[in-house]
Amino acid sequence: MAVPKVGMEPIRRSALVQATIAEIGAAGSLDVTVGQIARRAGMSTALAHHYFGGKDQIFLAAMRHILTEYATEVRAALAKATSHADRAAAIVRGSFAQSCFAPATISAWMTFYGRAASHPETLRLLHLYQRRLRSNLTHALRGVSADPVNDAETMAALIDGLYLRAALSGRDDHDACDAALRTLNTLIQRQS
Amino acid sequence: MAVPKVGMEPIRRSALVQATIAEIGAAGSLDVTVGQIARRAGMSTALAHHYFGGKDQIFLAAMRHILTEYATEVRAALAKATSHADRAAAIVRGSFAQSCFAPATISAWMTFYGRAASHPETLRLLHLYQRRLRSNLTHALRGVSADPVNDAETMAALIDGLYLRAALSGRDDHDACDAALRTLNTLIQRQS
DNA sequence: TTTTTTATTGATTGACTAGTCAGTAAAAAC
DNA sequence: GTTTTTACTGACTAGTCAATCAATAAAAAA
Repeated sequence: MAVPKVGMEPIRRSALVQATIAEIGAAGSLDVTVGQIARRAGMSTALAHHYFGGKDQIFLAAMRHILTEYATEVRAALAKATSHADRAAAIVRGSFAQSCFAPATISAWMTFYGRAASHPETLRLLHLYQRRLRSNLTHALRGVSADPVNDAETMAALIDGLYLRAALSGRDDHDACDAALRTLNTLIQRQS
Repeated sequence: MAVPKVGMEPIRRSALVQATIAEIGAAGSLDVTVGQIARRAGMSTALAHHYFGGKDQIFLAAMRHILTEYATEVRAALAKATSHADRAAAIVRGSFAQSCFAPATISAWMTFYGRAASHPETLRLLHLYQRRLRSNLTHALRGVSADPVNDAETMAALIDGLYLRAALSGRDDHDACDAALRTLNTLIQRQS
């Protein structure tokens, strides 16, 4: 009955990651059992444990996937930026891309924050994201802003804050992006 | 053995709320049992259920308590504000008050965000906080900012974002407050 | 004084869940 | 052609936890 095929590992792992995000989206929280994830991915709980070792590592893999997806979005936006001054705006636009507002992705991000406070490995992953965002912004603002380091910090926090509000209030994603771009312009154009 | 005294309800409820926040702080997450909370509050699980009905309502009461505490902090800061222009700065300072950075409070806020995505009642409470913050800021900025509504939105998001980053990275609370005040000045002083 | 209300708990239940294990079977290595 | 590796699962274990209940007792109301 069981028909094993070789080379299933990457397929199974990917299916589990996708299923995890989907389940988190459906439940709206981390209250998701390994059984639910495995069923959605079309396999037994035992197999899920076999490939990932435990629930924690399944969640961590799902979060890594979301961060990778986000990084891709930002890179795509950056590639389209022509002027040096346009790079900061591109990062903002990438951060508010459609894919970031998929219901399952929003749920995942919220649980991400909730989990980071207690789970060191999750916190490390979140710090990685925060550092990358700040570094990208600092680099983009060098030359166009009077204070690249501080302005990058401000923009990074503003992006997180606006995302949080937009994601949680079901408001228009576009408003949030516009608000961020507006502030970016204000920071750049100020006389100091 | 059991020595019941009248008028215990408010005392018990308050003790349970305090214990809930303490336990969330100790665990760093919502993975806290009613048993742990009840034990810390010095009573049986049955009594906790008796007064609150269920776990959900215990958590909700704890979150309401934290919001009340925060509102008090902001009101205290506002009372000290002299000029009209100083009111916005007061709100910022209140939002980064020492009490907001108590470990248990940080954990509670993080779980608050994580929970809001799945629990409608929790989301409503979070929206209440967001609306109040925005309204306070809009009011404070009227007359001093060229665009009070949009600037209030920006400042509200910035406060949330900076808090998130400060709380999660164990960085100096003061830096975050300074960054927010700096941006507030930039927004006010700009020529448009 | 009897009844009702309020306060309280130990013990229990019923449901759920992460992780394990023994076993089946195909493919690959030797 | 035997052995080892990889793929896979049903059934089970051991533990947890929210919520309930039956019972005790003081205080308040009747």
